[in-house]
Parts: sequence; C-alpha cells; structure tokens
Amino acid sequence: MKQAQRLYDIVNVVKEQGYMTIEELTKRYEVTPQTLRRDLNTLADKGKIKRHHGGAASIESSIENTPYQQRKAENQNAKLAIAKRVAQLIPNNASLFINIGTTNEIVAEQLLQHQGLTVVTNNIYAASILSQKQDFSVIIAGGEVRFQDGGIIGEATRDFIQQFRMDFSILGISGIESNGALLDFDFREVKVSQAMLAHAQHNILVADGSKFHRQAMVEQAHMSQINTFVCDREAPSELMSVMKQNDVRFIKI
Amino acid sequence: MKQAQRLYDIVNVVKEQGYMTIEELTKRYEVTPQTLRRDLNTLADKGKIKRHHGGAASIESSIENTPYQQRKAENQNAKLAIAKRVAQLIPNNASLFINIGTTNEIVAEQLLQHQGLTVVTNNIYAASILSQKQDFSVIIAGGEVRFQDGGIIGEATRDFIQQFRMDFSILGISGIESNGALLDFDFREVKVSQAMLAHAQHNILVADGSKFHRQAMVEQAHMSQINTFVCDREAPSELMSVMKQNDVRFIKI
DNA sequence: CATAAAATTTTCGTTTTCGAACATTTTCTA
DNA sequence: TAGAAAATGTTCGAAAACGAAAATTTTATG
Repeated sequence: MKQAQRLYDIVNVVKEQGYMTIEELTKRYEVTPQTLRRDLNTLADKGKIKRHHGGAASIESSIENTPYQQRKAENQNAKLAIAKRVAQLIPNNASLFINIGTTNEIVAEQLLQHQGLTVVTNNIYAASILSQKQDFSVIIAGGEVRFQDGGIIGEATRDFIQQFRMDFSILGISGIESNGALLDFDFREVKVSQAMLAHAQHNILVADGSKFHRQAMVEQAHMSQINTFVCDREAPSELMSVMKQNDVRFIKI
Repeated sequence: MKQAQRLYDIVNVVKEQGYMTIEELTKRYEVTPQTLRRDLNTLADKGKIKRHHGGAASIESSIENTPYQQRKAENQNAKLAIAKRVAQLIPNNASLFINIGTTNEIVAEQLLQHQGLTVVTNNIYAASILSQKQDFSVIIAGGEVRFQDGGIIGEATRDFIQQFRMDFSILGISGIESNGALLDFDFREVKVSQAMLAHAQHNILVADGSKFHRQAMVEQAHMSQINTFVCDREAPSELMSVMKQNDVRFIKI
C-alpha cells in the first residue's frame, strides 16, 4: 500500500475507532513504527487527527459529540430517510428557513449536495454544517442559545427572522395532535417557528412517527399552514382527513 | 488503446478504486511508467485526479486539509496555555464578549469550569461549546456565517453586539504591528470586534507569538484600547514600550 | 524525585519514484 | 507520401519514501 493510500485509510480508521496505537497501525499496514510516526505527524500537522504518545485520536470537531448530539442517534434511520426525501424537494439556488430539531440537522447534511442555497436558520448545528460550503449563503439568527440543543430562541430571534422572505421553510416540531395542532415545548421557539411559517412560500414539516403521540405544551401552529409533510409512518386517520381538508401533501417514505 | 481513451479510463478507474499505483496502471495499459506519469500529471493539472508519490487518488478521497483545520492545529500547545491563563482572569458570574479565532474556541472550552457566565459571541463554535452548560447564558449574534471559520460578521452583527454592555471582552486577532496596531483580514469582522471593544469594561487580547509578524490588511484597533494582553512569548521591545505607555498589563505564560 | 521503560526524533544509507532531456515511433495533414 | 506534430520509450541525476540505529524526550513506577 502506498503512502497516500495509507494516509487516507489512517484518517478513516482513526475516526472510526476513536483512537489507534502505533502498534495496531503497524500490524495493519505492515510498515515500521517509524513510518507510522511520520504518517501520523503529517496528518496531525494537517489537523486531520490528534497526535498522542503511542498513537493518535480523532478530532472532535468542537461542534460534534455534545451530549445533545447523542439524541440524534435515536430513530436515525427514519430521520435519514426523511432528510433525503426533503432534500429532493429543494431545488438548487433556493432560499429556505431551517428551524430547530435533530431531523433538521440531518437535512442540513443532505443539503450539502445542493448548490447556491441561501439558508436562514436558528439552529447553530445546521448553520455549522451548511457553512462548510463556499457557495452557500448561511445566515444565522441572533439570540439566546438554548443549552440543550443549540437552538436560538426568543423575541429578538423572531424579529430577525421576520426580515426575510424565503422560498421554503423546513420545520421540525415536538408533537402533533390528531386534530392537526403542532406543538412544541418552548414558547420562545414557537415564536420563531411561527415567523418562519409566515415568511416562507412553501412550508415543509418534517417529523418521524414518534411525534404523533408525544405530549408538548405550547401550540405552535396548525397543520393547515403546512404545504408538505414528510414522515416515515402512516398518520392517524383523523390527522389524514385534516390534511386532506387543507390540501396538505403527505409524503410517507 | 489510444491516449485519449486511456486518460478517460484512468479517471474512471481511479475514481472507482479511490487510489491506483503507477505499477497497477502500467499492467492495465501496458505502457511504460513514464507514460503513465505524463498521463497522471496531465490529469492532475486538469484537476481530474489528485497526484501522489507512486500513483494517484480520486479527488473526493483527498486528505487535504482545510485551511481552518490546519490553523487550529498550529501552535496547539501555546493556544491551550493562553486559554487556561485567560480563564483564570474571568471570575464566576461575569459577562463577556468572545469573538472569532481558534484560540477563542479553546478559551471557550476552558471556561466550562466556570459558573454563571453570560457570554455574547459571534463565534458559532464558541457558542456551541458554551451552550453545553445549563447555568451559562449564551447569546449569539445574528448575521452571515463565514464559511471558513464559522464567524458571524457584518453590520447587522455589529448592531446586535452594540445592544450589550459586558464586563470583559476576549479578542483574538490576525496580526499585531510593533507600533501597537491590531490587524485583521476582514473588515466585516473588524466592525464586530470594535463594537465589542467599545462595549466592554475590560478588554483582554489573546494571541500566540505567531501573530507578531503576520501581515493583515485592516486596522482593527490599537493596543491602547486593550487592558490585558495574554501571549505565549515575549513581545518585541517596541511593542513592550507601547504597552507600558498605555498601561496594558502584559501576561507572558 | 530518581530510575527504567516506552515512545519519539534525528541521522543516515538504501530503494523507489520522479521529471527532464533526448530518441523513436505513431498519427495527422497537406 | 512527405513532413510536422503528437505520443511513447529510454536514460539518468534528483527527490521522496522507507527502514535501521543512535540520541533524546516523555511517561510510568518504585
């Protein structure tokens, strides 16, 4: 195996395992420890891994690995499927709002394939992900950062959002009642979401099936304000008829 | 097989395999290594593949460093030492501004030991780190997110910052001239930093020694506006005298 | 805190790969 | 088909990658 190939593989294997010793890597690539050290130092210089005595560790990109991020793992498959479907709905060069929610972070990752997007968001994780692409214009709302989930919330945030008129909004929520009420836990987030709803042409609701019977406190909006609802499950029949009445396009993956 | 055909095929096979050695390609096309080298160099010039010693890799599977990642890896030890010292200067329950910069992200990590801080920042990474603590109040400025480093910049950002009056500002910069001029690369960031300087009681400058002779374009501020300067090296004597004249406390780690 | 063990850096010689220059063959075109 | 242009092959000094051994630093342990 050539050096370039090995370097690439080391980055992946270290990222995957979290930590690799020189010895383990020696066995894997059948080169001397000396060569491995040179490789690891090269990669550390480039900021790809973190060098330690005896081996190397992956870099936690300061925005990952927060306790909150672990919640992202729940229902991962459903969320990924939803995210991919949502990404298909968004054309290149579109402008969109993205609000808080784990599903929305995965949506952000999927949107990296697009080009020329303009995104206004109150989700610092989504902003961080999307700002990796040079041809995206990412605008983050100002305000207080909620400690659990990196959401930016409050009245100042709502005012900020209201400056914009976007093509789409992609909204995640905490709960859905069968009568079509969309619920959240935090009234400050609700204000922001309402502003996004009011200032986007086409509103896309994303939610995995676990939201159907989840209790939440604050009424955020109503299904009648939504244009498209992407979900991984069949909705309760009462909700289905509410959607039908209001011309909501329901996409089940 | 003709050259054009071969070139086309090489691109595909490299993309498919991720990496191909000269030797493998020699066998595949039955030409001399020299010819393959010419081919690979041609393709690399056109940006179709990535050339390496012994072969070539596809563009995607590149281990190239983003400039930002690299900068973060540079001087890691100095930055950590500076960050720890800065954290000591900040009392519990203080309010502070934090601006852009890799050192400031490490400062944010160190501040997690504190209690009851109120932080206003235009650095999404710092915001993300600090928002992990429930007893912190983290406020992020709104505005456009710069793709290289997650900095939030611009006039709207400055206006946002100006709403606040804080105890401290922790400022990272791009360059320091010996006459005491503090420099940055981006005028949009400069506006934000100036606002922080003007609205904090006590201004702390953080910089590792590499900043002393770095050229940067925009004058951001002057050393006379700084109260405390934390650095890992001795400053040039001219700068030392400027600091003395202006009652700047210089802390060398 | 002193010592040993482990890991790392440094140095140096060997092998592999590279690139430039020139020779030869193939392809194109008038 | 003659001549030019492009592609390929050959040769050789330079550069890069690698392994081995010595010198140095870091870490563990009594």
